[in-house]
Amino acid sequence: MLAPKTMETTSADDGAESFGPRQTDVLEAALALLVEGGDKGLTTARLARAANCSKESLYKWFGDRNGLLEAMITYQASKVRIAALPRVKPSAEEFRHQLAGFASDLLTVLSGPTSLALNRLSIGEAGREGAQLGGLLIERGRRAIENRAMRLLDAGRDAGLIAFDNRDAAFNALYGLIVGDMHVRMLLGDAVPLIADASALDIQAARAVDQFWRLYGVAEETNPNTN
Amino acid sequence: MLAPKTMETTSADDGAESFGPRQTDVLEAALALLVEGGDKGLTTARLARAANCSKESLYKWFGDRNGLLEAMITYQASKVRIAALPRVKPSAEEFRHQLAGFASDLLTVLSGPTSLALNRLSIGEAGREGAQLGGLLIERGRRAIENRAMRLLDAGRDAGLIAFDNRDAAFNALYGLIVGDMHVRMLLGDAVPLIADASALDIQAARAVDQFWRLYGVAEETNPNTN
DNA sequence: CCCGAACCGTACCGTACGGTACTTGTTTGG
DNA sequence: CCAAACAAGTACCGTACGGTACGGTTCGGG
Repeated sequence: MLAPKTMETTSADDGAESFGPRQTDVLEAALALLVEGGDKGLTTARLARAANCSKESLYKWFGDRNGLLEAMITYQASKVRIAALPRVKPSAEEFRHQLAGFASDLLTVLSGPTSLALNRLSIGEAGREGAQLGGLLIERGRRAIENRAMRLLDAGRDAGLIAFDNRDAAFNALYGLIVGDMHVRMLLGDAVPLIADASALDIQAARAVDQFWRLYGVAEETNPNTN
Repeated sequence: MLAPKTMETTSADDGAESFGPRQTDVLEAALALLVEGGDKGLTTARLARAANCSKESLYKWFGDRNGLLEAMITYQASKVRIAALPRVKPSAEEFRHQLAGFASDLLTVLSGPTSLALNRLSIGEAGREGAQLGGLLIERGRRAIENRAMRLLDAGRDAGLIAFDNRDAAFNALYGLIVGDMHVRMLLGDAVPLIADASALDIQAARAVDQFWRLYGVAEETNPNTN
């Protein structure tokens, strides 16, 4: 997900927040620690030891622990980019393929261990006063997904392939059909079988796209065949 | 419906693990602390002070902190019951109404502050070794929702109103259409507008049911009365 | 050759938490 | 009426964490 540099969204520092190679290594180590041990597994002392740096350097580079966590989110977001899709009007086949690609990518990203770890971290910190990690994750993660989906929906409508009068509702349906409750289940630590192997994942993606198509496609199929 | 409670600490059904009135008060205070301050807001000392009990009693009653958290989940789950729906074959109107009730209840439950706090807690603890809170929450929370939805789907199929050959897929579609990504967004601390007022919530529920009906309904829905 | 900046490693500090022990009421049942 | 159980309140302990300070080392430039 995510394209940090090209976001125009207000508020605060970000700007050109790129990290040097040393910081990059540290952030990689921090993400590894977070994936392995969760929130409590990522302590400054452990990170310093794992990354072969000093705690003092950590505080010099990232300010405090929260700054480190924010940097981890930003860094991880910068690693997962979105391929901009061409602006030409797609055919029905191409569009369905683009939808399937979106669905597959979405499931793959959401089920990634790093994504899960960062989401767990942000969710665990939510509900307190500090709690800007959740907003940051939404800004850098979900926003990009939503943008890609919205562009996809617009492209489909411009090409006369789908129709909707409430774009948010259409996005909600697309997202919900693809993900269902698997994301929360994975966040809770449940071993979701659909994510285990790539084939089941693609099957799920294909079914979601098919269902979405039947809801929003303008094709001639007025025949509600059962699923 | 996922009926709210009539608490009173009755030693009703939930196997063997019912709590006395004193423990109930403590668990209520613990939930309040958790809702207010998140994971770090719930400390044994604070809970003892808030509930006017001693820390020693806490450890006597619940073993350790993890036992307390498990008890909180069990207790909260016991407060949110599911009303068994009648086993008679519903009409199309009745069935749609039942679906809408399920959707509305689901959104209401998921957006409740206590539910969000417990989910945040369990998710934050997931990904470590201990990590049985997530499984417990799935067992006590999601299971009930899934059961109700499955009974609903079976009833609709038995009545010839909907058709499916993959019940899990149908459930996933129903759940996804209702919830979308709102749950995760709320867990991350985002203020989801659809949840703010009940009318928008009902609109969302109605749209989800309508979409589900178009995916899985077998009746020619342009016909008012088909008997 | 020296200087300063960056940085590693480690020791250190204050704090806050989970969990335990003890003391002082308070209930309860025989 | 008394003793045994129970529980509130508090003090206490060990630990682990975030954050800081300091000495030693490397490295590039004058």
